[in-house]
Amino acid sequence: MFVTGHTRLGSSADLPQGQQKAASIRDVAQAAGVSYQTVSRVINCHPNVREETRKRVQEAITVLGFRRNATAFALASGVNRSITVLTSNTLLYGYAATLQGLEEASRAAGHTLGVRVLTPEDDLDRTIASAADTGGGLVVIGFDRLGAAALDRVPAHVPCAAVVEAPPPGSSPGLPAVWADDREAARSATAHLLALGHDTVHYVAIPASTGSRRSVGPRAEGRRQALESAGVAVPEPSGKGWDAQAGYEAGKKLARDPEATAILCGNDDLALGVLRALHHAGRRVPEDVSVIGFDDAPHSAYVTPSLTTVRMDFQGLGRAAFGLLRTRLDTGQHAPTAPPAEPALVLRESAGPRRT
Amino acid sequence: MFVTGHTRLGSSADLPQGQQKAASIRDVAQAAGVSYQTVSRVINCHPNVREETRKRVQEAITVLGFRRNATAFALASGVNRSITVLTSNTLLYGYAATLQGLEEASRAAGHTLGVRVLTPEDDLDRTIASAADTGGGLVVIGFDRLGAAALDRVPAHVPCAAVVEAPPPGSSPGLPAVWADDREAARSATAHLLALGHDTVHYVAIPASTGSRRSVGPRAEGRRQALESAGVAVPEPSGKGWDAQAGYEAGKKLARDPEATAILCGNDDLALGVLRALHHAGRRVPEDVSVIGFDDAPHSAYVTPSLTTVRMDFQGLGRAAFGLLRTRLDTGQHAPTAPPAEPALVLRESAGPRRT
DNA sequence: CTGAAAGCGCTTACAG
DNA sequence: CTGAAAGCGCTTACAG
Repeated sequence: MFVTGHTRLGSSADLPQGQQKAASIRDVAQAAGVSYQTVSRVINCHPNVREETRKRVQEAITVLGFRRNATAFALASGVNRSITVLTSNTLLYGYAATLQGLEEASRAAGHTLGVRVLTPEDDLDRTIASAADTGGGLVVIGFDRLGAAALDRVPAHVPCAAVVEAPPPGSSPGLPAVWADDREAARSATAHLLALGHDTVHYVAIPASTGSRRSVGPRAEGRRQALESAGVAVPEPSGKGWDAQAGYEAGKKLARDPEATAILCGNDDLALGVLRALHHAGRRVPEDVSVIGFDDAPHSAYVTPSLTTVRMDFQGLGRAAFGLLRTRLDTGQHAPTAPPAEPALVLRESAGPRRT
Repeated sequence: MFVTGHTRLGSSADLPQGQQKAASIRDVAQAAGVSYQTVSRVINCHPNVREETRKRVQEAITVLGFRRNATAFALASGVNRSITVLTSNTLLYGYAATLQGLEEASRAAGHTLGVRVLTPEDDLDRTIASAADTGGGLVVIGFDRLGAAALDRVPAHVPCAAVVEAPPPGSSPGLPAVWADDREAARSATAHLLALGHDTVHYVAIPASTGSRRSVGPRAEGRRQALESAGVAVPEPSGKGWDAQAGYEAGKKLARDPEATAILCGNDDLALGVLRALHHAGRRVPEDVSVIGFDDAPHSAYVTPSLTTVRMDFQGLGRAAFGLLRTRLDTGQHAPTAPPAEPALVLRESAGPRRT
């Protein structure tokens, strides 16, 4: 029988449990025999403080275990170094890696990072407002419909940056945003498959991030363009989801089509599902069918056959988005954020020359 | 050529760019012709307000687009509904899923969730202090050495809950913590392999979370116990890392040992690496070697062979940890958190009867 | 039901 | 170099 437990861990620091109120700058001032303004000066490293009084105050601070109240500081100074990211997902590789880049960058800059997951049940305006109320600024991950919808509703006056799937249609000014060139990447992956001798390339799509129009997303678009400029047929995309299960469903159908010898997938999870469906159908990869994924998730190099895919620099995207938000927040200049790495096709085992 | 870009997205809300200060409670009061205390009453849904004045205030609020300043509220009321989680990782499945459970629970409870990644370079005391300064409370993920070390340094007076790999040695009171019974799960997985006819079970370990002592972690411990009570040999564990690469390295050595017909892995990523190494060595799974993973990451069901593994309820662990912190924060009672699901062996293709 | 006062813990000018 | 004042935007008693 399995057991799941919980208890209280032993704590090495057996401080007074007295729950006494934390020391304030007035307490420190009294202990040091100065005014509390002077205490404020030393904790803010103000230059005009006599060395001896500084020492005295410093000592009182350590004795009392004083810690400046962050909330009071924020209110009085107007400085709020906290940002919150709005995202519909935290587990899928692209999102998680972007989040990681965001966290890394904000930590390096001394900002605090909050995460708020968006759900279909959310009143987006309300959610955005309450996130904005928190202070510092927002960054929204607009990879999907929900994220993109949130993006559209961010009021112009709240500091916000976005990481999106594709550049906005017009060149309208507005929210600062970052993206990778998914379209070109898909074009390149498709061209690779074509060069391998395949008649055309099927596509198992990730859900579109834009509800409106015929827009199917840059990855689908890139494949289409590559096929069209090669003058070959453009099979209808399939796929209805983000995960391996969705890939499996799409793959089952594709596996029945003997003409389908090359399949590009909207992400690596889908590709895994496709691989699995192909396996179940008795079709070998890459001998019978070639498969290319997208994103280069950590495990993609270790599955068998290892997955040929497009490496995406999500972390870099996250870092860049933070950089954008940061310059929007304070007009001061910082070292410019390094640009994300460009998407790159990673050749592995799952794609090869057409043999049938 | 790939291009990565960034620009400003068009924003539907073309509000006045005037960057004018947000309306305060006094602005609202003036607009409504009441005192600001009254405004405070209506935004706090205080019952004693005449319906008509309430309406008047409400209208002024919407007209001015008033939003209560969260920082000021926190300072004045002493209420701080924000928690921050300390973790050394956000990308590995176990961590990411725990994080997800934490986010979900805190969102449901109306708390804000911050994430601070721990690095080896951190001055843990400093990091903890600054996280604690943020307000609400801490939850630390103690799956690894860094997290466990942080846990040890959390001062007794800061509200904190932990999710850990194993119950603390003594029954010392201290930090509230949650864990799953990894040891029993490993025992069960090992027994399964033994029942399949394997002479013994090798183990590719995840890094230990405790630096001290011979303690190798509950998963390693569970396997050892199962082997010992079966009276079979206990091969030395291998593995030096968390990812597929580490699994691959360990797997390469194990693949050379013809006696190694059953391998338990500390997590699914390691198992993937082992599978890959076995494949490269020409050893079939499960015909020649059986492999069992741990955690049941999302893709484990879709690789080939699909991975027999132990499903862990990390999300439930995260939710439970939040519940613990919450009751520590306010003594008030809430609906008790549902206990996490118990670890469960998931039978798939990678483990089978010994055949050689 | 509503207003005037005091205070949350700090910072920012302003005086000495 | 250091202290007294005013204020950040709100809430919590206290009066009416």
